[in-house]
Amino acid sequence: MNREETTKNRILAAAGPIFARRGFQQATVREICDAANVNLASINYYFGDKQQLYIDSVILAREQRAQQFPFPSWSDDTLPEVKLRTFVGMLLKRVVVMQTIPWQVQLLMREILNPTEACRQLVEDYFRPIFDRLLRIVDELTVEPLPQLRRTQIGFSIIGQCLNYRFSAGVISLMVQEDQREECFDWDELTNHITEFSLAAIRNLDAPSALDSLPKATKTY
Amino acid sequence: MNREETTKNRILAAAGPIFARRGFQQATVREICDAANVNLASINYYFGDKQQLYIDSVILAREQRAQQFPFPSWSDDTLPEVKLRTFVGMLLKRVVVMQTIPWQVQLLMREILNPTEACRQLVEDYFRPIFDRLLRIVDELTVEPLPQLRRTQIGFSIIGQCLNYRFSAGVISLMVQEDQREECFDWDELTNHITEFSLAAIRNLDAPSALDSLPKATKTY
DNA sequence: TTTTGTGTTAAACAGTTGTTTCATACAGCT
DNA sequence: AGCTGTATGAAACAACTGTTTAACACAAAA
Repeated sequence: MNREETTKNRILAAAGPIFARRGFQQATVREICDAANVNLASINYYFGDKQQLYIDSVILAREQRAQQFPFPSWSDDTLPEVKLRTFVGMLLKRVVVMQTIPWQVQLLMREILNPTEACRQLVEDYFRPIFDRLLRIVDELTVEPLPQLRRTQIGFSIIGQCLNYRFSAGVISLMVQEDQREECFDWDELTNHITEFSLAAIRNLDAPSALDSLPKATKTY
Repeated sequence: MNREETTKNRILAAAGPIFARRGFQQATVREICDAANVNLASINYYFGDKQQLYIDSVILAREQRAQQFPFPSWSDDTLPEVKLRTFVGMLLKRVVVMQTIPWQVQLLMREILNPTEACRQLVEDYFRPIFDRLLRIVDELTVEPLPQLRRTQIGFSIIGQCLNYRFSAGVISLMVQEDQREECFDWDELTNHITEFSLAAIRNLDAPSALDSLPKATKTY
């Protein structure tokens, strides 16, 4: 038998996208078996039960994802502004760009929004390196070293702008008019805006604000 | 009969938290009826079907939530900077509450992440007025009228920074060190940072950027 | 009193779910 | 050939789902 086209592999290949799209409970074993063109009993025969198939699917997604989309290596004289744009563009490409979200990302996102025990390892192995990389770019963009908290906050501000287009994608689609929907999710437009917005913010965070001259009582609402 | 303790109200009171905790599909009518101490047929009697009960629950959640943190009415001479801070602070208060997330927020977040039939109405009645209000503040902060797209993008940048602390709350908690966790989710700190970050960005979006002097090829990565 | 309308109840219904059963096919072996 | 272990197939199973039914309770109206 073709070692790559075993029944077990066909099930795994079919299960990942379906779990990603529908979630664990909503995905049915019949749906998966239909998609994999295997008998209904095969899942229980090879994986014991549905939950073990789900666990194996998450593991597979993480493995496949780990060896994709390596960050580019920049030359020493690359401007931090360019690095930030590259980072934002990469993040948006991985996470947002609408039509084609890899099922691996979908499945991992599911685990993140409903964190389980597996999520801790996911953060350490996958998200922290990315976030640290962003913070180092932020460091390059600022003249003086930032306080730890502010540094982190800036990082989340940038990440938040990107992720929002995925988390709130449904609402955003309903919010913008039909003819603006396409350019609203356009990768180039998004990358450009979020980069410019964040650069402008970082460059001027230390500049005197109109709020600074106001009494404290007004500021704290 | 006690007008406040009708069967219909008992169902609504029980359904909200259960839908919020388990989602639409996972929540069962039997579970809700048990919690409300009503007969199994009552949901269909009063609401027609399960989905209508869900829609009514979302509407109730939205009403209760908006009532809890109403928008302030500003005097004519209020600085737009102050208005933005108030807006951000209110949004964070409505959405980012660490320890115990109210079931109303849970339910609304579910609708954002996984829009159902209830979402369209939610957007029109709830999100759009809030978003328009934010955009009008942005207008006050800019001297020249903004292009439609950029105006919308700025709005989503601000909203995104706020919502990220809810959507990625689990990941953020794992990401920051134990001793920084509290101040990371501190309402005052968050309001301050996001307001300052956004103000700095808006004020300088039109200023010349380091990226503008770069060749297009470099910019588009 | 009889009738009518409104709630409530227990039971049944029809459909879907994950899982199990048992017969069968088939390759590799003695 | 006969035997054995692996793999597949169709059907059945048991539990659970949302929904419907029909009987019943009881107050207000006729």
